[in-house]
Amino acid sequence: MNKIRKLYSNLLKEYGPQGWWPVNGRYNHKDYSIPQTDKERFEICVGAILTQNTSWKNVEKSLSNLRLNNMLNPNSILTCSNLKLSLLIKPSGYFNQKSKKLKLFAEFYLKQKNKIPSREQLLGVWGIGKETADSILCYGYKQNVFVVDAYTRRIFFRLNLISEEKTEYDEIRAIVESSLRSYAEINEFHALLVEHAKRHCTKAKSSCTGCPFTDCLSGI
DNA sequence: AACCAGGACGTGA
DNA sequence: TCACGTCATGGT
Repeated sequence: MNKIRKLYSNLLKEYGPQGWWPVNGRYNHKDYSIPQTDKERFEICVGAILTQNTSWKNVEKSLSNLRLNNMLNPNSILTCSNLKLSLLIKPSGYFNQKSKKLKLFAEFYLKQKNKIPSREQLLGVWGIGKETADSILCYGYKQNVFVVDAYTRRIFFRLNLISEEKTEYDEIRAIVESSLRSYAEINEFHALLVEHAKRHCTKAKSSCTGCPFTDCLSGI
C-alpha cells in the first residue's frame, strides 16, 4: 500500500465518509452513483465559484439568498442585474468579481446543454481556474478528477508527501489519481483532507498538536 | 485587531 | 515562469 492510499484509509477511519458535495445544506452519505438533478448540479457549480478563497459558511449564506429568490438557476442569474446579484452573494465576498464569474459561467452552462464539459472548456471560462474546474468536474459531473487545494498542499507538505508547498497543481493531482482510482475514493479523499485541515492542519502550526497522522506514513 | 477562509486574474520583471 | 497586488465578507 502506498502512502496516498495509507493516508486515505487513515483519514476515512478517523473522520468517516463526508458525503460531498453538500446540496441545499445537506450531505449525501448514501450512494455516490445517484446522479444529481440538473438543478443540484448547477448549485454545485455556483458553490464551487463562490467558495473561492472563502469559507463555506459564508457561501451557504449566499446560496440561501439565491435560493430564497429563485435565483439558483442559469437563466435567472443571466437576466439578473449586476447590482442585485452582487447584493445576494455579498456574504461570500469578492461580490463584484464573483457576480461577473457567475454570469459568464451561467452563459457557458446553458450553451453546454447537458454535455459534460472538458477541463479545457471550463478553464476557458473567465473566473474558473484549475481547482474550481476540477470541483465542478468531480462533484458536479461525477468525473474521476481529484481536486487539489491549499489544504491538500499544506497537509501533503507537512506529511512529507511533496517537497514544497507550491508544487505544481497538476503534479499533485497526478500523484493522487495514480493511487486512487474509484470515484468514491477520489470524491472522499478531497473532502476528508478539508475536514482534517479544519481540525488539525490549520495554517498555525499549533493545531498540529494532537494530529492523528503525524507519523503515520513514516516507514512506508 | 490582525489573520484566515475549500482562488483566480492581471501585471511587471 | 515567478512573485506580488487585488478583490471583500465574516469569524476568531
